[in-house]
Amino acid sequence: MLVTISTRDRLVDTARTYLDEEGIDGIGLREIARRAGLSHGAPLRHFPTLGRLLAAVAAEGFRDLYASVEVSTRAVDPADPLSRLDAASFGYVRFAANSPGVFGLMFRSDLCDTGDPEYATEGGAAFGQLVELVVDAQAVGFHPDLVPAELAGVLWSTMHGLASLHLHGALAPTTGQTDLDTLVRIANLLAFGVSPSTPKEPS
Amino acid sequence: MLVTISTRDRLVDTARTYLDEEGIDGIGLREIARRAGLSHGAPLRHFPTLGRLLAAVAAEGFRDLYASVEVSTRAVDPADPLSRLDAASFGYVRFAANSPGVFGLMFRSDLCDTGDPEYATEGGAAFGQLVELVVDAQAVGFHPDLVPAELAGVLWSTMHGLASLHLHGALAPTTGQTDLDTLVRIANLLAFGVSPSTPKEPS
DNA sequence: ATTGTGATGTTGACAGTGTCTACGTTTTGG
DNA sequence: CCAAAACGTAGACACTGTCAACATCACAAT
Repeated sequence: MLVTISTRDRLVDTARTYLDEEGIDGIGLREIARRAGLSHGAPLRHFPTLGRLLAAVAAEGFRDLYASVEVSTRAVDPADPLSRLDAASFGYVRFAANSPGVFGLMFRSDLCDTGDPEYATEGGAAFGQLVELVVDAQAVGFHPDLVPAELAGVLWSTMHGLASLHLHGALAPTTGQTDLDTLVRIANLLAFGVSPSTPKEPS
Repeated sequence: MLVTISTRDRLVDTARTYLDEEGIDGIGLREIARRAGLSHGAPLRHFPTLGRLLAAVAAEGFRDLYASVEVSTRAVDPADPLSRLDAASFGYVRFAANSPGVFGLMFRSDLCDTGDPEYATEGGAAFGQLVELVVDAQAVGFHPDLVPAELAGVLWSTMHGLASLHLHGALAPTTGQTDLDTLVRIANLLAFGVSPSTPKEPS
C-alpha cells in the first residue's frame, strides 16, 4: 500500500501548516484536531499534552533551521571560516523569514514543553552547529581568546533578536522598510569587521 | 483625603506585580481582577479588552526601560559617545534582568494590543533614545556611513536577543552559568571593538 | 480459530478563560 | 435636586485543555 503516515505525524504536520498559514495566535489542541479531521480528544492519544505536541513541531523546526544554516554555509568557500559564519547568519534569518510561524513557536517556552527530550536534542544540535563554525573562525584568528559557546551565544542572540523584532514588527516604525538582509549585513559588518557580499541562495 | 489612586492605575499595578511575582504564564483578566479585589468583569470598565490593559502595563515598562538606560548613560563621561552606547547596553539588559515579567510582556504582540497609542509612543521613545546615542557616536567616527535607525536596530536587536534568550533559558544549556553582563561585554567588544570596563551602577 | 489485551478514536464532562449584556449603585455636573 | 454618566456586580455565552468512560479494531497467545 502507499505510505500511510501515522496520525501522530499528521498532527505535527497539521500544526505546522496552521502556523505557516494563520500564525501562532489561534493555535490549539481542538483546532489542530479539527483540521486533521479528528475529534477534539484524539491528539491526546498521541501526545500527553498540547505542550508536547508543540514541542514536537518546534523540534522539527530546529531540524529545518539546522538544514537552512547548512545550505547557507555549504554555498561558500570551506576554507574561509569567517565567510561561513557570515553565511550562517543569513541562513538563520532566512529560516525565520520563510517559516515565521514555527520560528515564533520554537522559543515560546509557555507553549512548548521544553522538557521534551527531542526538543532539547534538536535545539542543542542547532546551537552546536554554530559553535563549530565559531571554533573554526577562532582557529583563523577571530577572537581566539573568547569562550566559543559564549561567542556563539552572542552571535546567535543577534540573529535571534533581529529575526524576532523584525517578525514582530517592532523595528518597522523606525527602521522603516529596511529588509532583514540589510540589517544582517550591518550586524555582520559590526561583528566581523568586513561584510562579504550578501550570498545568493537557492530560495 | 490621602491620595486615592484610581482603579485603573491599581489594575495596571496589580498586573505588574503579578508579572514580577508569578511570571507571564498565568496572567489573565479574571486573575488580575481577583488580586485587585474586584469582580471578574470590573477591568473591562477601564480597558476595552485585556490586550489594552496589558499594553498599558507594557507602556509603563517602556518608560522604565528608558529610565534604566538613562541612568546607565548618565553614569559615564558625556563627552564619550561610544562609552555611553556601551553603557546603554547594560542599562537595557539590566532592566530585562530586574523586571523579567514586564520585559517578557512588552514584545508579546499576541498579548499586548500594539494598536494602543500609549504603547506605540513609549516604545518609540525608548527606541528614539537609542537612535540619539547612535547619532552621537557616529559624529565621532563610529560607522558614520550607516543609517542611524538601522544601526540602532541592530544594536537593539542584539541586546534584545541576549535578554530574551537568557531569560528564556535557551542559552543556559551550552553557555552554562555565564552571566548576562559577560555576554553583553562580549557583544560590545564585537560591536565597538574595545570594551570599556563594565560600569558599576546603583543597583 | 478464539480470546483477550493494548492501541486508537469518540464523546461528554469539568473547570477555566475573555467578552457581552443586564442590572444596581454611586458619583457628579447642570 | 435630579438627571446622567461612571462604576461595579452577576450571569450568560462560546471557547479552551484535560480527563474519564466508552466503543472499535488489530494483533498475539492460547
